[in-house]
Amino acid sequence: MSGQRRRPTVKEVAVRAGVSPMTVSRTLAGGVNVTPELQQRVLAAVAELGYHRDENARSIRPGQPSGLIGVAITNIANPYYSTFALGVEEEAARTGRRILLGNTAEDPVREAQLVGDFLGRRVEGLIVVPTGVSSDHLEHARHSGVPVVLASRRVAGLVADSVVLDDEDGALRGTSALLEAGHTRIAYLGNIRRIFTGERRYRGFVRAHREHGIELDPRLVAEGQQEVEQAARAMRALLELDDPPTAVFCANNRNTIGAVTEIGRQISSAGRRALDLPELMSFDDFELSGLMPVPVSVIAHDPRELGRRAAALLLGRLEDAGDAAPRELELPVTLLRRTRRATD
Amino acid sequence: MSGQRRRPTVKEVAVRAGVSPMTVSRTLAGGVNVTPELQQRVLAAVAELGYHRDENARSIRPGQPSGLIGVAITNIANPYYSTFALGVEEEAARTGRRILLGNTAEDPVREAQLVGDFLGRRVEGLIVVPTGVSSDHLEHARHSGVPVVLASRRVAGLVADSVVLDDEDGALRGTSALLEAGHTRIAYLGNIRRIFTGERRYRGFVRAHREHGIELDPRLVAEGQQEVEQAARAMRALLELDDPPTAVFCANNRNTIGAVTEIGRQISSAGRRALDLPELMSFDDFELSGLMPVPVSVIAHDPRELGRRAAALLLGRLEDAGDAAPRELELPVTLLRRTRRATD
DNA sequence: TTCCCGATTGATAACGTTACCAACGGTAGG
DNA sequence: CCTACCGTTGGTAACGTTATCAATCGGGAA
Repeated sequence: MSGQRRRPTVKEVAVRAGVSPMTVSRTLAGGVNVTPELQQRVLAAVAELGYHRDENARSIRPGQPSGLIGVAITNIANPYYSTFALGVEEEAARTGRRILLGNTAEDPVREAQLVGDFLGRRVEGLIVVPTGVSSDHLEHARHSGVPVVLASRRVAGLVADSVVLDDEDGALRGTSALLEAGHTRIAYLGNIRRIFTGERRYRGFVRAHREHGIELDPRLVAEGQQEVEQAARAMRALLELDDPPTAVFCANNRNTIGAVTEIGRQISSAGRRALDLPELMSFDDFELSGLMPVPVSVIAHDPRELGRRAAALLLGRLEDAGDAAPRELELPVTLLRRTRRATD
Repeated sequence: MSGQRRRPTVKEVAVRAGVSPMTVSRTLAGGVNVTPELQQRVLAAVAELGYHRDENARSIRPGQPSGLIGVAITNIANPYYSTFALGVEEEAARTGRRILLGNTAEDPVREAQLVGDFLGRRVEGLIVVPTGVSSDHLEHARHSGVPVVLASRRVAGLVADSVVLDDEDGALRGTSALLEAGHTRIAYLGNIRRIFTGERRYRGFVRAHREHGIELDPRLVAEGQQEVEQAARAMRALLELDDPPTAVFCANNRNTIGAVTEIGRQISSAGRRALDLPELMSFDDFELSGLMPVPVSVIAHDPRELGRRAAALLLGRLEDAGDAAPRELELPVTLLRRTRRATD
């Protein structure tokens, strides 16, 4: 009973409007050199039949862009990356392009598959948060004329535009602020070191210690937590040390949320007082960060802007068709310091 | 110097491998009835040239699906929807399909444009969180043989598969829990009523009052807040009433975050005590909801599962090619009650 | 009036792919 | 030894679109 009707084609629209397919095509392309009257007839036929130009068929003609941007992200559900995706989508939509979205789940193999698939769909460009150290698939994309923009992380040896945060500076300033407030035992919760941001943020953390002449206790460094629950467990281990940290540097929002979660458990289940628990320094802001039981300072930035910038870099490449040198943007971060109130 | 080289085609691969294009095509399609030796030659040529089958060209042949699912969401940056999108992506990826993602920003016009564009790209199906009351564009999609699955919200008069939450039941149980705890002045912070979920959740809120014989003060009802800051302002207005509410029902996570934000401000800036501020009931769970300065009970559910279910419904349609009656799923919600601790 | 030019319209071919059918070669059964 | 059949391979055409070129028409200038 319902439709299941085949989609109409230019030909059918042409018949309905009593013109040739070319006139339909021209009308839909803007209507240059087409009599207004014919244009009207065509548009009427289009409306009656519910015709939609087949963009896929269109894109196989030489010189016709597909209007697609491939976006490969490590974790869409992470608010940081979803906000990033929003920024990309906004910019892409402004030029009438759509985004093909894929989740890599931090898996380099999946990433390579995704990129391959995206190339098969003739994306005009790629925006990737790279997960691995290998860049063969990205190199290959670039090599076949598809520009690549790296976001949030770079890949060693790959020549490509990129937008990242000033990770080391943020970590340096955040850690320094803690050290200058008198903390001498600061723990570190972060990503695996082989991840770009993990490496850079850890470097800032270490450098702050060195510059302040404070020795870093290796037992206070916990790396490799990707998920909230892992981070919470790492936090508990830290709190159970004989000489626990008085502050914790969390290198990304997953680790921060995990740390705060554990702090909440300590307060509600173990009956500990917030005053006795370490304060936090979080790389990545998050909603309600100002309302936590212990002070959570944040190294804030704007993931939406990061997405917009990445898209802008890519769109720039598409217009200039440029062989220009790769542009490497490094966006600044803002330190927002929160301390215990006097009444605590 | 770099590539910018045209992408290789089947023909070029065929020449390189010394076979016909058909043999290449067959090999890539699984290799039935192709000598292993030739397959090897073809695969070698594919690898050498970095060939990727053009999925767009492929999809114009009759009967060839595009492998694309169109997803239109109201706000990607909202954790609820981004987690939903993750669920959809996971399911789609399991069948080798990709998702085209568009943000509608609660704008029915943008939604219609998006759907039109998606149809033009020959998506196999659509998953939409509808923003408006009009369903012409969706009706049209369905009519041209593209199945539509509505998620989170339904559209009156549109025959389509859908997955929504048990909004009224959740709101009813949440509000009832507050009423049974002795609250008589419960405020409501929510969406515009014309939005599906807004209507249903408000109905549950009202019904709970009626069932408990408690009269509802219209001055305690604030609707239409879409963004966190708007919700915070509405919350402040409520707190400034002569007879402020002792509890607030927040109909979605944006309103909850706004309410909590304002509560935080009252505590830190206005010097008020948490004890004197209303407790909250939040439709939608959110990270760290257990650590707020006032108790935040939540009506929890699983947006990822919602996404998976929506995708599963769609994929089902694609396989059965079914004219079966529309399936309307309503996922249950879980009430997680939090109250003030004795020591407060 | 004639001629030329520009505007308008349509026919043809090509984009990259694969379904379909024809052709080929080898093998097993008579 | 011949025939039928199967497995393998390639040629052709078509999918929906638009660039290109040819054709037609009308109007203005000489």
